[in-house]
Amino acid sequence: MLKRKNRLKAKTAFKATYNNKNVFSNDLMILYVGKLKEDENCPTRVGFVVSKKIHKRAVVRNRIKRLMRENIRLILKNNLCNNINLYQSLIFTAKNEIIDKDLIEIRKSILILLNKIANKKI
RNA sequence: AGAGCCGAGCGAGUUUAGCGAAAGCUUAACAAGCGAAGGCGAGGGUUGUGAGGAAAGUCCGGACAGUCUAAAUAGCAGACCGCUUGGGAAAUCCAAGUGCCCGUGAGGGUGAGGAAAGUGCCACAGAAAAUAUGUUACUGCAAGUCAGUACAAGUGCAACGGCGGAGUAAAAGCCCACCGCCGAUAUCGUGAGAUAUCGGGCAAGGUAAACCCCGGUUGACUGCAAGUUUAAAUUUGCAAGAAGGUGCUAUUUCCGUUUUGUUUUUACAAAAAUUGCAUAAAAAAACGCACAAGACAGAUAAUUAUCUUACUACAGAAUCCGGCUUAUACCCGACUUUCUGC
RNA sequence: GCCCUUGUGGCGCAGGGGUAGCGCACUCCCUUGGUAAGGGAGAGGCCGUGAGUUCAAAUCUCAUCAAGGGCA
Repeated sequence: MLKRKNRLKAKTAFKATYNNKNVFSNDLMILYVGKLKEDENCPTRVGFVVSKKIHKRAVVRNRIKRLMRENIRLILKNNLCNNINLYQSLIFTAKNEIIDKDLIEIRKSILILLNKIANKKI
């Protein structure tokens, strides 16, 4: 689980991130990106969405969320990707294909998405 | 070898870095600042603790909260229930039994009051589908729109008992045995009922998960997104604006029937606090909410090696309890029964 | 979380115990120089699934699955 300060919680923050219209996707998930940070010390907030349409059972949805969170936690801790620190907020929305994927596959997918942000900026 | 039934379990501890909430400790952190407030700012250790048998479905019953401005008694209406006894706050609940159905059996299932209170329905087929009937028939002679009969055939889910005998012109519970049915009595049982004996001569088609009747229980509705408190804000329009008030009726109580002026009172005149509905905009926090889970983008997860049946099913608490139903892998422990072999 | 509604031909809907229907769409034929419109004929359904009541169930009862809606 992420630390409290890294969680995206407020409803308005979610709306703001969606309205920024900076969207990337691949096979497993969709990534919504918020605005650039003005202050470096401000923590990046990350939200996760797993719709009920993806799977009926709460157990499966919870597991997907937990795997995604664990990945982000490891990335933040080990500084695997610098892009993640540039933005105020990120939202990961799961797709159908993410069911039954393990930790490492999801990590790869997340890193690919984060690199896409970098490419676009240049 | 197969089957039935009952009960228990849903891993253990280890490495690394983590999460929720609680109580201590610590830190400049009870800071400045922001905010109506909660709080954000705002961290670091320690201690013990952190999903299920169904947490699910939301099918019942409660607790709790609000609305119907209160409450009791009787009746009506409505809703629910429907074999017996016991348990239980109650329940479409549980246990033990009775009858019926299924199974070789252990055992399982069961919405199981009333069809002689009334009404409705019973397609097609069939003569006839309900106060039974006479289509094809059978027998007799006086040969007829005659008399006797309802055995046999046929239709159908269902046709005023079944099967066998005796009997007759041909026949029929007309008579007889057995079975079924109905009634009475006796015995056993708290009871649902069971058994036996006697009698009747056979009446009473099915359907009440059709209306209904009978008996019993019961204020109704809405549901924690109920609701309470605090703070800020509060558009426009309509109606009511003072008399009645439980779903209805009756009776008894209870609550209420404003303020000001004139006035002994009655009465008259004036005022609008307030309430309801619709619409627009905006929605913050706490309580409800948890004495060993407990939030509000919502905690149980990842990883290393090992033991074990166990990296394997169904599956994730959201106000809380009692049940039911449905989904389920694997393992352990009882008991019972059937078949085969010795 | 709590409370509701609906499942019938490809699509939209009727039917509320007795042979499953309507409109549009589809196929074939007629009409036309050709197309549309029009006319005629036809195909397509175990009524979401599983039990029960009944002689008989799309219909009544129970369970279950799916889709949709509402509630501060």
